[in-house]
Amino acid sequence: MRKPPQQQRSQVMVQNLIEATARAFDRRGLHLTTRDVAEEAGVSVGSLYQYFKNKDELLAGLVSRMAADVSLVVMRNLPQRLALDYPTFYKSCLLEIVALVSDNPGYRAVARHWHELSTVQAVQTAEQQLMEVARQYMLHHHNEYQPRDLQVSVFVGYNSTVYTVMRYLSLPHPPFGIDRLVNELTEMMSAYAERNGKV
Amino acid sequence: MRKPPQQQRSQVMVQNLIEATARAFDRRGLHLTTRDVAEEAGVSVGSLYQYFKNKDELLAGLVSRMAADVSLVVMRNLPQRLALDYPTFYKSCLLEIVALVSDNPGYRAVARHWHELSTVQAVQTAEQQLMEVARQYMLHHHNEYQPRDLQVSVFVGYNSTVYTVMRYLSLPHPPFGIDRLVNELTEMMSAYAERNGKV
Amino acid sequence: MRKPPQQQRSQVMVQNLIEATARAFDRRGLHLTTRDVAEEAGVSVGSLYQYFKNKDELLAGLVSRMAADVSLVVMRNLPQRLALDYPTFYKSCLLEIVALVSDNPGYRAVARHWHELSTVQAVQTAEQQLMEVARQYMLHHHNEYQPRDLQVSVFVGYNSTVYTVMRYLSLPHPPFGIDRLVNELTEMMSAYAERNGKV
Amino acid sequence: MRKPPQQQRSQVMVQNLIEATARAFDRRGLHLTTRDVAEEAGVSVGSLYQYFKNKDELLAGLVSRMAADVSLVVMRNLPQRLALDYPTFYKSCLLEIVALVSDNPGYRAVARHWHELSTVQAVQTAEQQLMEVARQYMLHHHNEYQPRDLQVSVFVGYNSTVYTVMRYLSLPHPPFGIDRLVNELTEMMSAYAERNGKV
DNA sequence: CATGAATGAGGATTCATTCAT
DNA sequence: GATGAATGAATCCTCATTCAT
Repeated sequence: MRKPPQQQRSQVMVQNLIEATARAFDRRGLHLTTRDVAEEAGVSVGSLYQYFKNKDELLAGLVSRMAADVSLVVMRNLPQRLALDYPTFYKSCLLEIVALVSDNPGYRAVARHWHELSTVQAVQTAEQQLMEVARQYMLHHHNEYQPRDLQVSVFVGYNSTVYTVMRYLSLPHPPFGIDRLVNELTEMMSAYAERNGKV
Repeated sequence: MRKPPQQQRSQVMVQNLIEATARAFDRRGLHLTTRDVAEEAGVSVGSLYQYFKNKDELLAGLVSRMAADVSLVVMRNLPQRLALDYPTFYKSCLLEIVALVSDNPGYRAVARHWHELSTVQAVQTAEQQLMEVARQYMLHHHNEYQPRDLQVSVFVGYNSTVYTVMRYLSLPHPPFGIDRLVNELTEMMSAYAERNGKV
Repeated sequence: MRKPPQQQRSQVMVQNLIEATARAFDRRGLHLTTRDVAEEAGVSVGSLYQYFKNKDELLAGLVSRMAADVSLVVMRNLPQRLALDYPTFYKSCLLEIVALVSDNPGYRAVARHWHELSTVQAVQTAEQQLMEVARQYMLHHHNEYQPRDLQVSVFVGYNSTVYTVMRYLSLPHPPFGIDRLVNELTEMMSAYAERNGKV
Repeated sequence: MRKPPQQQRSQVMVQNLIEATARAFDRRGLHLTTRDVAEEAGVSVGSLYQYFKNKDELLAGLVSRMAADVSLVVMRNLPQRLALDYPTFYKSCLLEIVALVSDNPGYRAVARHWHELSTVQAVQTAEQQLMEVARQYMLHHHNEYQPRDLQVSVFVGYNSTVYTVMRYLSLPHPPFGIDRLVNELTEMMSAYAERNGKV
């Protein structure tokens, strides 16, 4: 067995490059250069192009991975979750996402630039999925909640949650803990849901 | 009075350049070049540097102007507004901001890139001001509303509102009208405010 | 009159850059770089792009100029020339072209690489023109010459002449003078023309 | 005899690589990369460097082979050929060369770039040989033909023939068949030879 | 010997900024 | 002050060549 297991080597390199992209993105923002990424990864620029067609693919790769992970934690045990009452449902989803993003420096960097990346396909796909989950919760609980304008209320709820969290994660020196943020968001969304409740 | 007062000439030029920046920003996004701006303004690149130290100052100028305008519409008649009930107060502020931004292509462009510009000082100042208004409303109505966590609820309310609107303005083909967005945001924020109401 | 006469300045620069391209082409062949050209011209790479859209345009510019000049000397006094007998006609055209190319180092460089440049539009246009002149001579003298296959004989005559001359000009150390080449080419073409003569 | 003789393996590999170079050259022109050649040959780039010092050697190898083949067909039965009358001699040589080149896509590609390759040693050697054959024909028939300027007339004849054919092979859409080209070239050269005939 | 991942020098092109006129 | 030509550092990407496995 002379050849190194090709698949595995590639995976390691791709992973390494995506993490390097995250770190470079964190440090330089959208001004990151291919050289930044290569140096951060400890490889040559040429190697970078062996695994990614161009610079944009690097960022897309990072974002895809994050979007996929976010979708994953929300989709996991979705049937059981849909049975929960709204505050518990919302807070549990939020906590999982927050934990996922907070733990990963690369993901934190992406969060800080979430708005700039909204054109990446993977982000849009993830958004569709998450909004779909919210819609399903509402439909599943149609006896309790009957939003006047489902489409728009899902849009409002999704964006309020995501961008508020992303903004918080962007703060260089957050003046309060993440717990308090999660609690208040849960309060707000619960109040919103209740207002949409049956008379 | 043969030659026009220096001050005024400058003002006109600065104004012209900022509006040109807005138009260029609208067309090219963050890829705008100094040449784009100069052409849009109908002046030479050299002149541009007579009034702005560098490219970033142009964007900062545009953003400052927008932030100032936003502050202005919210601050205007603030005493009277503070007397309104919450839904009316919130919705009137929101409508004014939305109208201001929607009417100006340059401001719309800035809105589309709001997150990327959050490091600009003027944006941070405007944010402080707007959050301060929200805080004042709550304090002024402390008999009706007593948020458990004023600081965080203001943060949540501010960011939910602003980024949801900005996100809407970023949509190339909004699937619903701005009215419905404003209504739902008002619903959400009113429900949130009420939950913080006295027992 | 503050502004320098723009048209004239441009012309000088364009001329300078084309000549620099010729020299660089002469030295580096098709491997010439934009840096080569810029250095040879004594300007920065940036300037180069102010006057030419890209590297190919530089070469195209040089070739166009040469092709235009070649056409010019052949077209000049064409009516009178068409009246000459074939050997005189052919030799006079050839001598003019040879003189034009020999005198100009840049044109000599292009000649050395003529075949590589046959895809440039200007070359094809010039070729069409020159072959058209040959065709016209034959038609004008249809009483004396009636080629069996006009189209092909023009192709053969044109290419034999041009590429033989170009090849001669490519020789680093020509083993004989240009006069002898011109004489032999004239001999060959005259013999060919005569064979196409009336019985 | 367990393992194949070294010599033969090499020969096969070298042959394979040269043919791959020909195919790649045909497809990519002068922009061919080592990767193109390796893929076309079905081997790794590394192997390629086992047999050729660098990329230029590959092209040189291809050109050498072609030059050798061209020499071969002309040299074959040279004594008999020298006895033929000039038109028959010339046309038979030409037809053999045309057939050889037309049948091989790689050779056609080389032909298309003949001028660019004229610095390759093998090309120069082949040219010397071919011109020597022409000279020998003239010397062998010194009773019939006495060129005023043997050296130059051989140069003119050789280059006229070769470059006209090469140029024809470069045409993306030849407006006439190769037969007509061969016929006209034969006409021209025969007329030229006759003019050099005894009085 | 074969492999092909890794290398990094090199090349085309852009664009913020300067400065002579 | 106004101009816009000139500058050249910076950037993305390619590809010949090497070398560890």
